[in-house]
Amino acid sequence: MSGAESPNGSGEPLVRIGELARRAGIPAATLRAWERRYAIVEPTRTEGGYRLYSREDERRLRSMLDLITRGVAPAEAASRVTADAAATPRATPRGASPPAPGLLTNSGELREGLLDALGSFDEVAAQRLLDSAMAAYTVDGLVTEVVLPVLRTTGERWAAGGLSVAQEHFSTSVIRSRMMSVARGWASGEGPSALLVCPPGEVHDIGLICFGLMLHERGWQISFLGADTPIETMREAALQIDPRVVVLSVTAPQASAALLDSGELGLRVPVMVAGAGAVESLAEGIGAELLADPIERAADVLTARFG
Amino acid sequence: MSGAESPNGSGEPLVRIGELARRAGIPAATLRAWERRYAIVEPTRTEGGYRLYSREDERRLRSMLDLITRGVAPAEAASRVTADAAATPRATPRGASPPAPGLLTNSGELREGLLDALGSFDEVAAQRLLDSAMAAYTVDGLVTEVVLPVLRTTGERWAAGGLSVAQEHFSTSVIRSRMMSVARGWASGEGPSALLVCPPGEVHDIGLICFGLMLHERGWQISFLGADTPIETMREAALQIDPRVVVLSVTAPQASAALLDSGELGLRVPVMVAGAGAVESLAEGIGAELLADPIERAADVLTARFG
DNA sequence: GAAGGTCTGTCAAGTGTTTGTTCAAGGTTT
DNA sequence: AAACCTTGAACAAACACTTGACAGACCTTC
Repeated sequence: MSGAESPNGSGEPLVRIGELARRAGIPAATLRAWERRYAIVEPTRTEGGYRLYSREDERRLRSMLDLITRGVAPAEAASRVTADAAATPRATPRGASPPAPGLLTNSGELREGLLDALGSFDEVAAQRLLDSAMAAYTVDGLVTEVVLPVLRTTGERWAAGGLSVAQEHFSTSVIRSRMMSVARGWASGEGPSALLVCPPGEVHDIGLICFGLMLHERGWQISFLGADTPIETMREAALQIDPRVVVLSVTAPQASAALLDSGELGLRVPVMVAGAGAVESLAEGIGAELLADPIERAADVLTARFG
Repeated sequence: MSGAESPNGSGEPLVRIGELARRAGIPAATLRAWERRYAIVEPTRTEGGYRLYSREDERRLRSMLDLITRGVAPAEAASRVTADAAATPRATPRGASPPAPGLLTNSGELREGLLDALGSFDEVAAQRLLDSAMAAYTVDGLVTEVVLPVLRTTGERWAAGGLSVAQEHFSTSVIRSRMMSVARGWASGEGPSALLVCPPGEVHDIGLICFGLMLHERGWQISFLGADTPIETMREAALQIDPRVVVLSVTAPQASAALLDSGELGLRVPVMVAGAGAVESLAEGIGAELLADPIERAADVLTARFG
C-alpha cells in the first residue's frame, strides 16, 4: 500500500467533488450530471474512482454556471464553454481579464460573501473565499473583479456609516496580507524592473500591491517600498536598484500636497504617478508622468512603454 | 521546553511523536496513519523503535495540515507535499554571500547573509535565505534565531548611522511581508483564540506577528489587527471575536502614553501587554497583565494559562 | 387547449473508498 | 512503576460512485 500518487505533475492541488461543490456553489449531483451529459470537464480520478478537479475544471464549471444564471440554456452554455476551451490554445495571454464572458454574477456572489465574512471578522471564511477566487480567476481578474471592488465597497460602506472602523481595519488588513502572500517571488524574473512606492502620507498600498502583481504577471520584476515611504528613501532605493521605472501611488490629498512641496524628484529614472489622487498637475509638479486608470490598462501601457 | 532532544549525527533536535503531536495539534495516531498510508515522512528511530521527527518532518506535516484545512483531501495533500519535497533540490542560495554548500544552517552566517541582502535591496537573495531558514528551523527557531535578531541588528545599525532610512525601511518591509505570508492560515484550527493588537501610535507589528506565529504553532487561532489600531476598533473586534485573551504589543513610548491616557480598557477578556515597552505600571494602568520576555517563554506562559 | 416529447436538476438506493480513531498486547524510557 | 511508545487489526463516519428514476419547465404537434 504505498502512497497512491495521483498523476499530479503540475503540483497543482486537486480537489474532490464535495469541496468543489462548496467552492463554486453547485450541488455535486449537478456537477456529475453536467459531466455525464455534456462532457464539459473530465476530471482525473483517484485509484478508487473519486473525481479530482483542477483549477481549469473549476474555471469551466464556473463560467458554465455564469452563463446559465444569465439565461443561457445549459446545453448551449456547455457547448460554448467547451468551444471556448478548444479555441484557447493555452493560458490566456496576459492582457485579458477573466476569459471573455465575465463571471459577473458569480463574482458578485463572491464579493458579497467576502464582504460578509470580513465584516463579521471571520478570517477563515474570508480566506476560503479568496482561495476560490484565486482558483477561478487570473491575477488580473482577481484584482479587477474581486479585490479592488471589495475594497471600494468596504470604503464606501465605512464612509456611509455602515461599517465600523474595526470592520474596515480588519477587512483591509486581511486582504492586504493575502495579496502580499500572493506577491511572494515577484522580485525575481527576467524582465524589466519597477520600483513601486507610496509617498509620505500615503498609507493605502493595496492598490499598488495589486498593480505590482499585474506587472509581475506581465514579466516585470517588482521592488516594493510600502506605505508612507520618505522621499529620501525612495531616491536612495532608486539609485541602488536602478529600475526601469518608478511608480508612485497617490490617493490621499495630503500625500499629494507633500509631494508637491518637495518639488521635482530629480531621479534619473522615469517616474509615473498613479492612483485615485493622481492628476496632471501633480505629475507636472514633480516631473513625473500620469498613469491613468483603469489599472489593467495602466499595466499594459507601462509594459508597452518600458517592457 | 521539555526538549526531548536526542542528538543524531547532525546535532539536529529531534522530537518524539507525543511532543510533535502536541505542538502541531495533530493526534499521534493520525501522524502514524499518515506515515503508513502516504509515506509523507520517514522519521528516524531510536534503538527501541521510537519515532524521532526532524524539523523537516514537522514542516511537511504542517503543510499537509494546512492543505487539509483548505479543503484538499488528505491523499491529495500528501501527494502534493511529497512532490514538493522531491522537486526541491535543496535550494542552494547562489550569490556572493553564502559559500557553504547545501543548506545554510549556521544562524550566524544566515543572519549576516540576510543583513547583506536586505541592505543592498536584493529581495531575491533575501527571500532565498529566508527559504533556507524556514527549512532549517522551527517557527520558534526562525523567530528567535533569525528574524528578531536581524530586526534588532537592523535597528541598531540604523540608529548608529550605519544604515540609511531606505535600507531600514526595505528590510523591515521584506521581512514583514514574508512573515505575513507564513502566517496564512493562522486563523484556523481548533484551539483557543487570541486577538493580537498594536495600540494607537504603535507601528512596529513584526514582533507581534512573530508572536502570533508561535502561538499558532502551539495550537492557537489568531486574529490579528495590525499596527496602529484605534482602541475603539480593538473593543469592537474583541466583542465580535470573543477571544480567550487579547495581547497588546507595545514598543513606542507614545503608544504607551496613549494607552495610559485612555485608562482601563474595560474588556470582558483578559488583556496581556507585551513588547519592549511593556512595563508593570503600564499594565496596571490599563487593567492588563504583563507578559514578560523572552518571546518563547511568553508564548508558553500564555498557552499554559489560557490554552 | 391538450397531449406528447425533451431537457434538466435533484433524489434515492446500494456499493465502494477514504480517513480519523480506537483497542489490545506488548516493548522502551526514565 | 509510570509514562510513553510500538504494531496490527478493526471500526465507524464521512465521503463519493453509479444507476435509475422522477417532477417541473419548456417546446412542439395535434
